[in-house]
Amino acid sequence: MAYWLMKTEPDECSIDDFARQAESPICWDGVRNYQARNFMREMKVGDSVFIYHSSCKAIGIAGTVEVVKEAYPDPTQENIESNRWSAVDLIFKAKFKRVITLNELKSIPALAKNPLVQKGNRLSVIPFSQTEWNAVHAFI
DNA sequence: GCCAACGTTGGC
DNA sequence: GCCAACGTTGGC
Repeated sequence: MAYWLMKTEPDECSIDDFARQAESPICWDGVRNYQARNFMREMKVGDSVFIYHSSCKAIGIAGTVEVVKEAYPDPTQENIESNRWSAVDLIFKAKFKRVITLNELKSIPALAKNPLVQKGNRLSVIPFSQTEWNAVHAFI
């Protein structure tokens, strides 16, 4: 059982999109970064994932989803035979009453070393320790 | 819209 | 293997 955070632009795929179809999983594809891809390949069914909204009005963690299908060839890649890129399937778990903002996340001591709050970091799939996960939940 | 920071590409 | 040029990310 592991914990993760995944960034998304809510225009593309938001926590509301997950909530709208809470019974059916969403294919998380289109990741084109090796470090992020490698983390996706480590994901196991049942892992918990924060959904982080970036490049929008309310930047921050908006809710949680869960891994329901482990890494498989990303259907959106050019040459699917190469299996260069991976996708996972995720299903809705919870939408927070309000977004936990980036400023709030920066104020959480347990997150000080997390790439999410470090300047210039562009990693879109980030592993969370249980301590970090719990520290975020304590904010809700 | 701006721009700093970062990752990738490709010539050498 | 180096590194300049380029494209993208993402906060502001």
